[in-house]
Amino acid sequence: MSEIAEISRAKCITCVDVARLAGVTKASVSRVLNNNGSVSEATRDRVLSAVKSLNYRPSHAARILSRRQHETIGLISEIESGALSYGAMLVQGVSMAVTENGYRLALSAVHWNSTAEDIKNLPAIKTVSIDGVIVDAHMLNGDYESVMNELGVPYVFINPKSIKNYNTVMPDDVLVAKNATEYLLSRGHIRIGYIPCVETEHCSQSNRIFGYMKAMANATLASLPLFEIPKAYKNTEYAKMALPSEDAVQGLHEYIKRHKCTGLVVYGSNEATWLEAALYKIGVCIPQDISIIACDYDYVMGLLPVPITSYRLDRREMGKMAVDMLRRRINERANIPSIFVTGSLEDGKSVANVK
Amino acid sequence: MSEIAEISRAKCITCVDVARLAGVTKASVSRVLNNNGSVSEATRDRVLSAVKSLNYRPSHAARILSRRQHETIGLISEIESGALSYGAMLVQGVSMAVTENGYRLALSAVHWNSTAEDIKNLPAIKTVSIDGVIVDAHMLNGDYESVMNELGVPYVFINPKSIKNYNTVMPDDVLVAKNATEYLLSRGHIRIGYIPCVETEHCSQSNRIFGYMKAMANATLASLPLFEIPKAYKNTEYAKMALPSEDAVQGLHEYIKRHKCTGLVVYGSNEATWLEAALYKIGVCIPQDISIIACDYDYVMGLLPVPITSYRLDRREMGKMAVDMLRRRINERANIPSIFVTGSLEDGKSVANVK
DNA sequence: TTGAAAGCGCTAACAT
DNA sequence: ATGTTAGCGCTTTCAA
Repeated sequence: MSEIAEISRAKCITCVDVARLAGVTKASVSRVLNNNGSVSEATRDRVLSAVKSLNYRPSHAARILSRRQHETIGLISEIESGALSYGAMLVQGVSMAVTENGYRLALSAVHWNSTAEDIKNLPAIKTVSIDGVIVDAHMLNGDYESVMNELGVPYVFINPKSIKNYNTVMPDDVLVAKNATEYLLSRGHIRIGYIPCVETEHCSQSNRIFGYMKAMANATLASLPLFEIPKAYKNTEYAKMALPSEDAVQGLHEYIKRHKCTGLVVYGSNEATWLEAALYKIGVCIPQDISIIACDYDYVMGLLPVPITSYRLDRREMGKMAVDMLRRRINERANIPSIFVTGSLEDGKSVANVK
Repeated sequence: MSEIAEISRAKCITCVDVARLAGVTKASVSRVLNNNGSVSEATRDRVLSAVKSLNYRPSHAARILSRRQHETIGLISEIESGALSYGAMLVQGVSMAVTENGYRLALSAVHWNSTAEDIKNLPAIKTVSIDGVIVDAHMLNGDYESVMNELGVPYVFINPKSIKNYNTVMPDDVLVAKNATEYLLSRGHIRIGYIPCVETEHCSQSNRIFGYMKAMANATLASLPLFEIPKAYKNTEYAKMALPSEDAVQGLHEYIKRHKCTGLVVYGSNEATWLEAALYKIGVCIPQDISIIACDYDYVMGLLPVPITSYRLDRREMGKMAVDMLRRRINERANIPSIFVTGSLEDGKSVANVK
């Protein structure tokens, strides 16, 4: 266990060394360094210069033991999501917000198929070492919420599998899909189809479908049947989806012709990317022949030969919101009502007015 | 400062509680929990069941204070890189390796334009709180290496701006570019151009160019002049590059015609993506009219209408290597020779035999 | 095999 | 304004 070891052992400079050099006691050193209690200008200067000349860095361990708080926030995130842009941005948002606040971020990686038990065994959770934790888990199994309640660790969720009314930051998927659909409607489209996520049990799936149907119903139009992209990949291998098979492409072609689609609302960036490649294969041009809008943004969509228009959920911002929520939750020892984030339109070249 | 506070204050269960319940002293509890010293079966069982029934979790702070090691590794990574797939994968590799070893990962985010001084002020560095640090910084300014030497914090670099012979994990860019070029040569190409990174002072730039030239020279062929994609974006906004301007596209067209290129070696995924969009605009087909190979992999390239063939550097693996190297460095208190990582061919649909 | 006790480096209450 | 001192919860000698 103790393989990663103690390099700066022994020779460590402590507040006593600083105190001695400054001709004061360690209590004064502490007062100066933490700006609490009163100290004269003179001692403050002497302490500060002693700190500088000794190159003194306080021991975090001693400080948090004494203060009984860790100044550290945990982040549990899924490996598989982190490989995608949105997951990476979330980690960034959290890490930036935490760093700005002068806290530490303890990052723990889990897999999609992890359970509540696995969470319990994470180094950050197994011992008392964080003040609170943000759980960015979409697929995680089991009742990890009650695990954390049991342990008494304040938590906040980001975009969990099912909607929660408290302690959660999540996208307003219904609204986003509704807005996306209405954007196509506003450009004169009437025959609008929807392409769901290839494989997910996440509530975003049903909520976005619902948002699409709602917008269509509000416009007194019939929703079209969903077009489902055939499964051709395992969870971790998104890239596989990008190679549309002959069958799948033909299926898409028939769908478009049968329903006379002029527009498609798609779940997210993977589906949009698949779609662009598939349409390219069958010679259907975006946006001349058909318009596309996605309900989720990923920078990948801006890199395609025809950049895809989408609703953008600012994942970094969501990460920051989660940190703020967690801080409130820790301080107020209370449940915080969930935040539902709405997106903003990210312009691409994939939507045209209907002729 | 103490805004993130002490929720599980006071009521915290300590090893003394466990000891009392088990009818032993805290010393025995410690021995059981850390598997050191000898304890009888009987006490071990009593302690373990006391731990379970009290739901005891040891205090990390107290443990590390007493052990004088932190069981924590720091990772300093750049915000801007983390937004891209390769940066995110690196963080993942590190975080997985650390978690597997039972350690904690303290993640600190910095910006591309940060300086060595900024590093000093990171919470994880400012206090004594980590056993070592991995620096995944490509653009960071200033001599942060000597800063860390000064502080006595063991460090390992991942892919820094310039080649270092010690304590570094980095790609063998010369070899990768050479291999990529030779792959085109092996498919019968002779008129092969090279497209460098739009804007970087990183050594990968010159090394890859050198690798390309080396392969051409070995084949007794002349290198073509480089084709530089016009700058059209700021550092953080890669997406901007994906919209090839009229001028840039024409420039590319002329380059291809003038040099009768049948193949192009490109720096990385951003350039490759730009290229695919640009060629799409001028009606040049990949790979029928021209073959493309990139010197770096990103899952984005697999999502394009024509997936790009590339050399893949396994960033997760590199992250793991960095963790291993850091552990050795900490334990042996020594400099470790750098590791140069070679890539492997990632098949796409962007290379064809020359006619 | 176990217990007693001395720290680890800092904070914070209390005394001066 | 500053010093004194009692912890914080654990590990680790040293005795028994």
